Amino acid sequence: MRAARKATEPRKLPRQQRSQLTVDAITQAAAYILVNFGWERLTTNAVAERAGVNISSLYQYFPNKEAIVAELQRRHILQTQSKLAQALVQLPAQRTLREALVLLVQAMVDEHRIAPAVHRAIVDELPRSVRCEIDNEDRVEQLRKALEPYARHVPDLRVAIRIGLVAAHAVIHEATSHDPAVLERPQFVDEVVALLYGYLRRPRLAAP
Amino acid sequence: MRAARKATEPRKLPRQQRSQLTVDAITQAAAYILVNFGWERLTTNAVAERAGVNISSLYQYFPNKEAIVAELQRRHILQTQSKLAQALVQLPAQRTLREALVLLVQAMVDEHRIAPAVHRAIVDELPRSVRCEIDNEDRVEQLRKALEPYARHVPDLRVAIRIGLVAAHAVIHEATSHDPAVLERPQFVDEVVALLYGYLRRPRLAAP
Amino acid sequence: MRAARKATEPRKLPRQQRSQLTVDAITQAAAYILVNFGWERLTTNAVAERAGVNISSLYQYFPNKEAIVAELQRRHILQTQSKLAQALVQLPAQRTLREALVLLVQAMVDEHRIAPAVHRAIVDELPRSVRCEIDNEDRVEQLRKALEPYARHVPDLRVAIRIGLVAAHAVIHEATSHDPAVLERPQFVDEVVALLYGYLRRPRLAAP
Amino acid sequence: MRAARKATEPRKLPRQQRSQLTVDAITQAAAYILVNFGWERLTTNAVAERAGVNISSLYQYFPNKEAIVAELQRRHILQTQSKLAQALVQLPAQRTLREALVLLVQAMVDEHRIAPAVHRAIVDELPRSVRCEIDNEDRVEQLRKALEPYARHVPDLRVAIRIGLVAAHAVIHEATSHDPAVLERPQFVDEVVALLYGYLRRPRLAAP
DNA sequence: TATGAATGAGCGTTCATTCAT
DNA sequence: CATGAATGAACGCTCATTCAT
Repeated sequence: MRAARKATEPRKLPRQQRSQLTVDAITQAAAYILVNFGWERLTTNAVAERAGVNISSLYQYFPNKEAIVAELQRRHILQTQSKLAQALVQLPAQRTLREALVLLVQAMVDEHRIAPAVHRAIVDELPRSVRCEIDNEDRVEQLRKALEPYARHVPDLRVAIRIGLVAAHAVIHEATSHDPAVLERPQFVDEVVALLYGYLRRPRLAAP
Repeated sequence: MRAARKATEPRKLPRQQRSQLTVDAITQAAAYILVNFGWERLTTNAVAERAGVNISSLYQYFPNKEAIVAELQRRHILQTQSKLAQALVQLPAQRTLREALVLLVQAMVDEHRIAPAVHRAIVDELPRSVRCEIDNEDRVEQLRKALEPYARHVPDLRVAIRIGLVAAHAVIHEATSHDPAVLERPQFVDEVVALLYGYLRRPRLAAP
Repeated sequence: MRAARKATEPRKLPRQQRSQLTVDAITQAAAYILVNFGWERLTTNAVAERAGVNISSLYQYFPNKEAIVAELQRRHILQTQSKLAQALVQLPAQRTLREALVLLVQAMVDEHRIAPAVHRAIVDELPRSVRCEIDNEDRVEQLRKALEPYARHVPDLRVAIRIGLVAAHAVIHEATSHDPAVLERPQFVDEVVALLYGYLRRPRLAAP
Repeated sequence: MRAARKATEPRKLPRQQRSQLTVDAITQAAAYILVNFGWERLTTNAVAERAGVNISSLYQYFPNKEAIVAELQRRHILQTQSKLAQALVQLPAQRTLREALVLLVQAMVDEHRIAPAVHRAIVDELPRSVRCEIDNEDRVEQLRKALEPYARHVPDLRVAIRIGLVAAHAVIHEATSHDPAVLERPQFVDEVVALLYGYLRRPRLAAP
């Protein structure tokens, strides 16, 4: 029933350097407008104008409006993903659950410090139909393996990890949106860690 | 820099039963379109057509498009709020933290079972500029008072409650969006309770 | 090619006193809106609202929007006409051309002092298609008779009177629009009289 | 209290010949509709349709409806102004007041012969809020200097010139509207000259 | 390849007027 | 009669996208 998602493959890859600049200008212009004026005012004409390129040039590199924000999201993800991936690699080397969680949470927070405004705009402004959801299952599996030794009394760890990720992300994202300065404070990381720590190393349920 | 929020006061109240039906038809049509096609395709013409009323009738009761979804949200909140309010009243009577949390989480889950699709649409589809954010501070304060006795080693309980609410809501909302059936399973409530329980009754931080 | 002028006969005569009040309220509301917001914003709904009557009541007394302003103009003309008519009666009694002209011009000026804003609105705001043009020919004939003795070297007095009326009216109207206070100054009347006096009692054209 | 005047700057200038044609077609279509159907029926859709261009093309060059008639007036004034300017230059060379006035009045009449229908439409149909008023003060000053030698018994020449201009314009305009053929007759110019001549070279006021 | 010009489809909104109670 | 409710027809304007140099 929902409108079919549009094809968002870039129309052609920019080969020459000049073209690369054009594409950059377009995505940056789109980011600017999205952040400052929202999705509703992100029109292709406005993007082209702000980017200083002709509207027809824009359509030479992007088949439609959605493709522009798809590219924007792709770039944003590329920029941010690495933090968490790096942390995942270092994870097995940690000695305690708490250390592991600190590493993870810090990575997630760092992610959000890169371009908080763009991040917020992507999450809050884009309608679902154009938002790229990241497939998390690989990560979930990696985390499950790494955290298994520490998890106690957790009936289904995979589920718990998904829940933990959602919760942690929501808290960090909320902070980013409302008061990005909070991300800099170490207590903030501590709180998120506390949330996850208690959840994974949970006490045995008292018998009824 | 963002566009100013539009006035969303209803233009005039329906007095006769006939017009009450009209207004109902409009909000329901809006809900239907929002749920099934998203904000982008929620046009006043489409709403009027689906509601089976003339576009001008729509504008007799709503000054603009935003006002329609404002009303929709108002009605949804009205339907929804009571669950949690009720739970808050019963809260002090609970004997243990776990009991208290079960009560709370169950209420939040129940909230989401009322009209999960509408709820999802409101949260996920509406651009921030038209979304009614609920002021939570009263609730936060109530919760703080009720949960104070149980909270251990929590440096700032008010902050912790805000974080807990965000986390719980995100988890429940995510479940609602992706698989509403999950809300029916008691294990789901248990998991969310576990998340909050461990967070509030957290172990003392080990000395470094 | 122009749109046919609409019928503007009042739909039914208000018999009862209450109805008379309704009609008054409507014309006054129309005048208010016309003066303060212009013809473009003179909508029947706005008139009804300002008049405090139901839109359907309005349509019981007026067949359409044009009829309202027609009535407004009729009333305005009724109020103002008398001044000039009175002057025309007194005209033959004047001894000199100048005295006659002073009488006339003063009457025209007085006309404009009655409701200058309404007058301006009627003349400046109403599109030609709804403006009631007054038929002047009777007046022209009366004036011709009265002024004949004084007119010298005027090839066609009837034409001259028409021209004089147009000129005098334009000057007075311009003053009314831009600076109504000017109407109060006796020098203003003198100037208009001078304009007409020189025109009617013109010197013989020098032979070529 | 009145609605603010809208911005009427053209949105972008046509660079290629093709678009120059488009803009011309638009203004001409607007003139046609204004002349034949009036301001009320001058809708942007109608203009675009008559011009044979897409409504969006219209909006590429004009930000709104008002801007179209602003351009129309600008063009009309450009076409028209020169006549009087030319006359003003030749004015000091005239030997007599009558010669000077003939020159002036003839120029004003010529002005009205250029596009009498458009002229009438602009003056009579446009609501005040979209009409470009020409600033006359420069002209008034020029005329004052040129006519000073001839003016007798005129208490305030500047005022007299303003009054004379208003009167002459009204008479010529009235003729243009009701019977443009009149403009061709030399007697018409003579009459208007007579009006002004007697006013400026007025006899001394008889002592009372 | 890049640019200026063009456009179909549609959106939010208003208004004069009529219907039904 | 008076009122609340309803409505068809349009209007001003925008936007994603394509055409033509």
